[in-house]
Amino acid sequence: MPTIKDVAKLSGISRSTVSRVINNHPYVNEEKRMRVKQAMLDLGYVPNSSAQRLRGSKTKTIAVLISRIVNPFFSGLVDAMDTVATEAGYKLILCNTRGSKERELNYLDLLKTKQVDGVVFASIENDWSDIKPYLAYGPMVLCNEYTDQTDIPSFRINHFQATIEAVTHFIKEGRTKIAFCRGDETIGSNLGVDREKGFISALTSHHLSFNKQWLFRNVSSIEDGRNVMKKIERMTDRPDAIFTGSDEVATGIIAEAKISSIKVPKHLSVIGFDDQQIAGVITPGLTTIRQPINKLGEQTMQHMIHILTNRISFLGHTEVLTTEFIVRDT
Amino acid sequence: MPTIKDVAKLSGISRSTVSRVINNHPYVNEEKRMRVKQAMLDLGYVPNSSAQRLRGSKTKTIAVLISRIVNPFFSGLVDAMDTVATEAGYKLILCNTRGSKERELNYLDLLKTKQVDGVVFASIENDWSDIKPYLAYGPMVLCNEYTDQTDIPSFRINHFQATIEAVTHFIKEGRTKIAFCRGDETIGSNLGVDREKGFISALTSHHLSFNKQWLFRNVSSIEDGRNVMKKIERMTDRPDAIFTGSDEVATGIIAEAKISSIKVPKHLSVIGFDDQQIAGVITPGLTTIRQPINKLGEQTMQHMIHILTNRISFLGHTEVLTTEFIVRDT
DNA sequence: GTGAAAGCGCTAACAG
DNA sequence: CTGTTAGCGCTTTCAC
Repeated sequence: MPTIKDVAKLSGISRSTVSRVINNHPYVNEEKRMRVKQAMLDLGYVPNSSAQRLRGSKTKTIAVLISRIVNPFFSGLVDAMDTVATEAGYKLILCNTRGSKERELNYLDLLKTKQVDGVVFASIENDWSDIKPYLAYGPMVLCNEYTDQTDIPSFRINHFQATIEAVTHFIKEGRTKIAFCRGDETIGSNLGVDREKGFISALTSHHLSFNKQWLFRNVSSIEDGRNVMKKIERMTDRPDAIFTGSDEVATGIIAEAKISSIKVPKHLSVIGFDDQQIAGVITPGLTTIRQPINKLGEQTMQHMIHILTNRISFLGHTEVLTTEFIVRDT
Repeated sequence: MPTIKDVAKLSGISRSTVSRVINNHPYVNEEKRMRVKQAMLDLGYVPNSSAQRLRGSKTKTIAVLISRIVNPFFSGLVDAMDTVATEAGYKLILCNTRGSKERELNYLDLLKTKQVDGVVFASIENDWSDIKPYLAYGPMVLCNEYTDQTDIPSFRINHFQATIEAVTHFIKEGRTKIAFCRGDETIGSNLGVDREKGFISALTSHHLSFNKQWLFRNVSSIEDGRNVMKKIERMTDRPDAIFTGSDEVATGIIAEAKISSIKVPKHLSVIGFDDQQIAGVITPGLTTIRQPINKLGEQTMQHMIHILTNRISFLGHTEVLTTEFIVRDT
């Protein structure tokens, strides 16, 4: 591997000037610049990024924390982030925490050891007080998740409002026995809490009460949805509508309903969350809340890059994007 | 940020010994080891990875090239690879080439500039002759894709055989007018070529000929599938079966069929590829070829890590995993 | 404009 | 077992 020294030797020009050429420094004689470039080409020289990092301590790399990439919500988010990052010359390190606090902390060490310039949280596992100390090592931005324990930048939708809208839709359709699914309990985040608040709020304002039996915890996959449906089938007092919290869960419920006596939407009305591709292709078509996934990912990454480019130590910012209620058949 | 020097000073022990402690070197006095560890804790010391890289030149990072992470086939693959990589202490850089040769080459530069220890190709855009030179900078492994221009390690299924199986199934069901979809044309890969060969081979051995009108090129998304269906609807001589090459395309065809006069499977039989989750939840259930995505990803990454761990400069290996034909309703 | 020289933080001989 | 020392490849003052 040729080094800057070899280029200097071959071109007969000092290392410092070669370095200037590499970094597009303005004050370099045009003729020498050419000679250096030619030497680099002849040798197949590429600057060693570890050395550059050691000197300058910027990595042009960003860590993106998600719970799991197979979840289409996250892969959509990552895809959008990647587009913006690549455009700006940044690379992404994929951090699948898989719901583990420990793994999340390990990934945060990337910031500490200067392997990434910043961290984007699209999912969050630890309590904010455990994450906060890492802010000393570099910037962080929240996407989708949020917490009121800090004013760290965050890009998200209003989960409280979106849930009210969905539940109100059920009520307007004449449903009164409404079930509710929530995902994994996460300490550091308000997302689940807000949805639950919205749910209760919508019920209350229509003088409906909530049957605790119809609360399903820790459901997030298609398989989980199938299991929810099996449980409902066994109930004597069954709900007539269900807020699923994700299109995957809704899909599982609908798929299971096909081999069950409970029919969707006749006996059970279903609302998903996200408006994934699957919502539009299953039968019956899934009514759902569309999140602007692309915008969410893009704006988050733009903000992170803005912070990094301008070396801003802290820039609070909260962006609440709007959702769209998509009515289909369920 | 504290450095190794600070730790040495605080503990009153030399830098080399501190370094030995960091690297779990065997011959260090237990008492000193403790003193060093305490000092590291007190200072909140973490080794600067850029410096470590510059010295040792290993990054514990692997680049994974895919065309796009939103494609569930790729996110499944990446998920499996990530599990193995994390286990072995490696990180993954996500490289969405989005079908661009240029971007692929840019990602390969990560190997040249020593930002990654190796590269896994799960999709491939450039001709092998353009990729080959990069082998000088580090190991590469192929997953799913393959080429006969080299004996680089590759983990894949037999696309030729799988396609024959699918087409033979159609023929046994009495279908004779069989259409064929292929994805993006990629120069460096045999995958598409082998499927096409398998298709022709199956037809020929049953004395069927192939109508060129029923060949669809560059189809890979749900949307593409819908368009294929629209085209079929306009034909006067319509196929009665279609090999789609992906569950996404098949899903698009089935969704579009619901608002069309052509019914699946009555008028048109459909076979997907991969056996994604979606195949089991749409109606009618999609008949498809199951690829062992997890195994594919895991074995590929295991092999890469094996090469890296043992500093093997070259280790050819071809693993052909078996597929499973899943018969549902279409 | 350009070169010499001083490190960035770490590891790995090499003596002791 | 442990400390001294010499760089890894690059950038950046600071003189000229």
